Amino acid sequence: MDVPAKEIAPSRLYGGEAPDVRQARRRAAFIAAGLTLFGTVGYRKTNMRSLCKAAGLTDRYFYESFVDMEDLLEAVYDERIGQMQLHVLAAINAVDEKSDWDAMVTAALNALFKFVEDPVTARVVWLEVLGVSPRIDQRYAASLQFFVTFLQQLTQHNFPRWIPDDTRANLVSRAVISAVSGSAMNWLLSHYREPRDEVISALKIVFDGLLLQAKLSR
Amino acid sequence: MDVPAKEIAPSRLYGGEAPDVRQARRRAAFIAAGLTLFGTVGYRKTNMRSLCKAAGLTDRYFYESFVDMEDLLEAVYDERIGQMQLHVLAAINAVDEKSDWDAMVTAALNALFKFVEDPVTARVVWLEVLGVSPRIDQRYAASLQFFVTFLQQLTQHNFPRWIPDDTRANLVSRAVISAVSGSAMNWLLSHYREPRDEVISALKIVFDGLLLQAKLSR
DNA sequence: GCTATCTGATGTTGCGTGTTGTCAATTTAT
DNA sequence: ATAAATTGACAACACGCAACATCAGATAGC
Repeated sequence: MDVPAKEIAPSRLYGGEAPDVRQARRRAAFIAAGLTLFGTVGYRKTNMRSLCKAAGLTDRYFYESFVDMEDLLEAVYDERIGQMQLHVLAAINAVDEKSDWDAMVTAALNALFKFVEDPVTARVVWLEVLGVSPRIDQRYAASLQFFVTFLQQLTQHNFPRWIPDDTRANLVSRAVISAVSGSAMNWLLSHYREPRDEVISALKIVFDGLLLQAKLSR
Repeated sequence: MDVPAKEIAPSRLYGGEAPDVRQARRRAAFIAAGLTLFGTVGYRKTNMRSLCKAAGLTDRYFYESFVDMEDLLEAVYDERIGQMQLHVLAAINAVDEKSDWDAMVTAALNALFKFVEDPVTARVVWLEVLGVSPRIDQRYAASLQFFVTFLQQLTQHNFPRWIPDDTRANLVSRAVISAVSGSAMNWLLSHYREPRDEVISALKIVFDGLLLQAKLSR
């Protein structure tokens, strides 16, 4: 007895790495393996054995970082959506003329569809996460809402007299983002049949229609 | 030996019903039970036992009409999408003035969103079918494509000089249908937070933007 | 070198599920 | 009434899988 609670002392180098570095590396390995498997064979057909084999680790280290498969799916989704948001925002910020609406839309759509062009990422983001669980569904909705509010604030800032009502402006933004997201999904499902620029051009026609109305309002 | 192949002779009344009527009734029972379960507990959490219990039949009759659960999901999806298409087309045809674009759009959106208002149907159509299998994914794409080509032909007929290129017209229609579908999905995921008319009004703004450009083209 | 820690591999258990089979009860037709 | 067909309830099997346990080898610190 009188064991001094040794569970709190996991600190030692191994392979030249500190414990937290090793854990982070293993976690990243599972996220990478999860992305690959979820995006190829699919989430619901991925089991523990093949996942651990793909990650090059055993299940013990899986439970070290995740509670179950759904938890990993959430992490994979967060990572991909986070990267997507980063790239799109960076592309928008790279536009010099902040008032050049058309240039901003083009930059954002180009950045987004470059992501869609990766079938593994696109499959996870647009096909695999839906209907898994209410929690994941809400996360999907939240990640869409990020782009929705961004677009809403952008339009309300540039065209303050057009659709002053917040609820309606939010719904219109939702419709537009849905057009973008749905076009991306359809593009994926059609195995990228049309060239990317064609899909983007079609979307810009939708944007142009709204821009036309917005300009008429001031 | 010399058994005269009795497998081809299933004909007798039972409960006052002919064999094919009974089979059709059982098949319909499974489709109804599948819709209920897929739309509440979810497709992947529905198992054989609970399904048969909900249908009030035994598993033998399940395999009589379907090869597996995915086959049933496909049947349920087809039934719901078929009804949806029927109601939307009927609403459009009920519009007197065939040239009244706004009235047709309003009628179609009203008919569609009345379907979305049923959370069981909406969950199956928008959340449960995606990512189940490549075949189901393609069916999802096909059912969207139905509305896409319909809208495309409608616009190309009313505004023949606007977007004469077929591919581009198809992509623009895809974007618009995606806006509608995505708005419906978001409405479902938000638990119908906004009133239905608000969602429809927002979508009509998107339609108005395209109508504006179309009118300018002639 | 010796010990504690870390890692990788493999085994084991238990549960849920799809699927098939069996058997008695019910109903129809002759 | 008797036989054949239909139906329903339930048992039994086989399979895959997640989750946990065990054990030997490798590595770092003293």
